[in-house]
Amino acid sequence: MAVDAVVFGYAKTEGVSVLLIRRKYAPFQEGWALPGGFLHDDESLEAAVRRELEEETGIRAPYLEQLYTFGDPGRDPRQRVLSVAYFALVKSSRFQELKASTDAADVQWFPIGALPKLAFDHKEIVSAAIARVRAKIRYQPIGFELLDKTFPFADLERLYSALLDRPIDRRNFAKKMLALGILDETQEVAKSEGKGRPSKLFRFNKKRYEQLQKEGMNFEI
Amino acid sequence: MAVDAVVFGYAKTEGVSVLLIRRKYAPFQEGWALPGGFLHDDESLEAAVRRELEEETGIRAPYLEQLYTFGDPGRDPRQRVLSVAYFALVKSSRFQELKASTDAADVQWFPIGALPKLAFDHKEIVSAAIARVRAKIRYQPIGFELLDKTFPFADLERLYSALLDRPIDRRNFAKKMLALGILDETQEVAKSEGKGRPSKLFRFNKKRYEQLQKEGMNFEI
DNA sequence: GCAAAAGTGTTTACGGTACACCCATGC
DNA sequence: GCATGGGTGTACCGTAAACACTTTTGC
Repeated sequence: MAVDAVVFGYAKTEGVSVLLIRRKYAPFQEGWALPGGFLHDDESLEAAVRRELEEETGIRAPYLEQLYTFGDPGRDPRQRVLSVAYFALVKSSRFQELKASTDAADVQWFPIGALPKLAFDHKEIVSAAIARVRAKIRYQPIGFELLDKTFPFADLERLYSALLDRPIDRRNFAKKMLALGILDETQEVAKSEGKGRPSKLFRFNKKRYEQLQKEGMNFEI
Repeated sequence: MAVDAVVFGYAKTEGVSVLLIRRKYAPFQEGWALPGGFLHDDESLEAAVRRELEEETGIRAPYLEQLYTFGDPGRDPRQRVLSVAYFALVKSSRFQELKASTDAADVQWFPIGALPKLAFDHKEIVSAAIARVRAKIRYQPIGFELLDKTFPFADLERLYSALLDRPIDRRNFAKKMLALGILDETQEVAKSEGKGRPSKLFRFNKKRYEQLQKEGMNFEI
């Protein structure tokens, strides 16, 4: 019984990326694969995912959600293995903190538009994860898990545009998002990185979201 | 490695019900539980669910969808068991075809508002399944899987009302549903069962739905 | 003819969408 | 002062929601 994780990260330049490891051992030695591994006794599924992620990639997964269980006979050439797949969302600020170890020879982010060939049925798992995140970001505020704690509004818009793979009207998007009342404007302003007007920084107010959620508000982009 | 199934059925009088078996053996002997059992070698997860369902309850599951995998250590008192839970939707006409066998001492439908105490963590599984179906019926035409092939419009409305647990405006519902263009009106008319005007019978046009789906229409109630 | 359930349109309000110009900064 | 990216408001249209009376049957 194994767990695998599709870890998503976001950076302004590269867009949405997935974390892959290069396998040290057979089968698929030297091939790219999802981080993951076998479940220990007396360990919950989620704990196993967090452990494997930290062991293989050095990443501490913040947001973690079960995706689907893949169990076709033959999906692992060695023996029958069920894999419970999870997806994780990592904040931009942690995007770079990677270190390969245990059964990973290398760790690397790959933009979702340029994935390499993957071991096992991991291509299918990644596709399912992308579909899930794409659908979910429209009715749950999970996008914030991919940004820093405070972020310029334009980053949020770029993230949605990248994930939904279509242009977004800046004014309508801001209107809608601000009307939800779950963004706090901070006093800070982004230090300008080159050209253009510096942007105000916002923060996602999770408490307020949960409060409004209870009152029947629904997030919908 | 086990599979469990939350089978939903619908009848005008009892509303939405779940199929439970009475366990023949320990643990939880004589307790009510979800139909399910251990995975055979070289059998897909879905095949295992269908096999167990037929063995224990005599029901051939038509619509089947993976729900969630439950794997907390301690959820089965005997040993560590992962359970991949599925939910199934059974047409009204098959509602009555039940026969207990193998490790089931009895099989019975229970309305979702009046469930007995359940073995293992099956209460949690049922809750997750109800939540999923409730959410899903609003944006996918899965309601038809719970009705007969042809059905009076009012039945569809009652089903939605029962699942969403709120009254539905008949005129708006009909307008919206018919506007989708996925219902065919048959020539038949329901034989009146007692009082009231007999109703026209409709049929869900799955082909047309898939066609429209491809063209970007979206089902939304 | 009356009780019970099916069938059917119109009006109003709100939210989605389209759309363009000004502002602050770096160079 | 110009290039670059950030920030902001209005008008229209379409769909969601509210709302009640007529029709067909059994008894």
